[in-house]
Amino acid sequence: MAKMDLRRLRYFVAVAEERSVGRAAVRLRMAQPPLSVQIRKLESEVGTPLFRRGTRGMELTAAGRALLSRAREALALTAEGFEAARAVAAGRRGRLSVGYMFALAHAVLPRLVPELRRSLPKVDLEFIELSASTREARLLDHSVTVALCMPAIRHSEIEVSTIGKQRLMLAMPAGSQLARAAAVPVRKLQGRPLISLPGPAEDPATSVVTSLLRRHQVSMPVANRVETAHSALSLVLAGEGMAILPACAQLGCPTGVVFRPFLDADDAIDVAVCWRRDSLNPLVRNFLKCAEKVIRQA
Amino acid sequence: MAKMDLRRLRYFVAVAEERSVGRAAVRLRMAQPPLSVQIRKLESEVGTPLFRRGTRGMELTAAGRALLSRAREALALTAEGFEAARAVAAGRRGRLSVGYMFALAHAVLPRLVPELRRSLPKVDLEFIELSASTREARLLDHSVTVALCMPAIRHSEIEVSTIGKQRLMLAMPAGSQLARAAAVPVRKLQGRPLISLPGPAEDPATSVVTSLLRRHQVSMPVANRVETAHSALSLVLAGEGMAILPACAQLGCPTGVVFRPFLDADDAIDVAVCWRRDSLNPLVRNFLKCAEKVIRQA
DNA sequence: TTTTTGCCATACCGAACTCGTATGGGTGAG
DNA sequence: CTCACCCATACGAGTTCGGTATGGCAAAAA
Repeated sequence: MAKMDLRRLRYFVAVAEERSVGRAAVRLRMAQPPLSVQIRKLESEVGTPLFRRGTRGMELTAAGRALLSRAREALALTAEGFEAARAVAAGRRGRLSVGYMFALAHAVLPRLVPELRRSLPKVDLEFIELSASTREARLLDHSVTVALCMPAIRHSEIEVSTIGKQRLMLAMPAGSQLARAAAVPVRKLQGRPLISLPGPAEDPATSVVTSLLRRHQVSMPVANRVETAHSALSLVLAGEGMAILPACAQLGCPTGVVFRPFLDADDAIDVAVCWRRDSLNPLVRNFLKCAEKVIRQA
Repeated sequence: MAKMDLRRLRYFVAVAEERSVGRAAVRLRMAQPPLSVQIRKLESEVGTPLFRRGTRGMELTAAGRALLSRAREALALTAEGFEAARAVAAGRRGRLSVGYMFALAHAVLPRLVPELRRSLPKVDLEFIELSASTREARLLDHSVTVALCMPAIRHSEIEVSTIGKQRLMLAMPAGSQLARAAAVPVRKLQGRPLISLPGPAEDPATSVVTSLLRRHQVSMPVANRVETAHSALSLVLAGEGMAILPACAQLGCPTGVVFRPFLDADDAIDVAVCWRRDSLNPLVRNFLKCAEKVIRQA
């Protein structure tokens, strides 16, 4: 009574559709007698005939019809369940929270998002903007699964994959005297106020900038510390000083601010995908593939 | 791979809910090792781990969660399918088209319908009014499953169960002289025009009336032939004549028409449930029970 | 550290189930 | 009347399942 074997249901559906035990047996690649037996067992299990036997085959009874639709659904559901489990395990399905730094929003997301949707259509994507000072915490407390960072996070619990580089450029008001030339010598920055991103000296986000300045023996007083490249650009526009930012930041940059490369330096900052080392979410790997693909073709 | 045994799914759900093979085994009334084996078989069948094994029990993986909800649905669906098949076979579920003659509409339906809905809540009911001349055909061509008739249909393919009787009464205009008395002697009908229901002389619908008149040696000229008691009452109201109708017809009767019993006759007409003899719809039996119950308490 | 405890995994055996082959039986068609 | 068709039954072989006994591992207790 409490058998409810799916095999029986599959047999039942086949017989119902073929309206014949013999034909159903062919379809199921088995002999006719055992199929006949299984159908009768199912009927005794349910407690009522499911077919009317005629000389020309079998025909469903009303009770059989009532069972048929549900049997089909149950079969489809378990098949779907298996497939869903496989898809989740393979990272083709699930939920993925992507954190990103603002500076990358215009440079990467417009190409990355369509690519993700295309290659992982069943994945539920969520995008969260991260600030420089909270990105680690957001990864560690699981509020994002992966983070697009610039530069990479350094943390023992966090794994990093560098997917590209962005050259440092100088951002300044459009009217600035330095903006007249196509490229700026580093030494011309001497003494000018700097809008700086946060973090300790060890933080590579700023240390790339400081090492660039140190190498050219240039010092810039820190006029402001801000959280995001966006804020930095606002302050540049306000005339508070200049900022040294990755090239991609100019894509979201307000009019009135111009970017110039350095004449005598091509320092670059890493763009990286970061995720918890203990994350067993297979989506991370697939996300990485997409991100690399997008960066490569850029 | 193509096993998809429901037993495994049942085991899986139990383990997932108990978060422990041991406890699930207790719930399933089986030993722990075989359950452990079945879970591993399921995992190898799906192709991916469904649980994370800790020292404190088992915990679902994301893939396991994806499977769990569908497994539950599939189990519920097959159980429901079995139950539905049983319900259909027992006549507690399905579709039932009930035909009825107009004269019974007010007398029987208001009590029958609630009773049907109460005792057969999952049955899909449909009510169709039948006219005297088509009721047989509607039964035979399956457009109704059962018919509430008065009198019973006589046909070799149709089975009949008499559930009550209705006394014949005289319907006449309210101002009629015969209406002054509480009861009417049959002989007073002599020569008055009769509004007659259809059918050949053999038709019991009319033969009950003709036999009543013949017994009292009274003859009434047939003024009109109509299809339903409703039409007969309209013509009575219009002064076309009188009608001899079952008592229940007065419930739907327009003001201006009055019913009187006969002083010296208590002829009655059968109320019956009729259905195709070859109908294997078990709902018929349950319908009959309801109908008898309703009539009995009337 | 060592012991104990709790839980899952493996091994093996007896029982149940399923499937295939062979065969019977009932019903229309030729 | 025979043939053809289809479903039902019988029986033996192989597979699978469940129970018992036991191993192994890790966290909690001593």
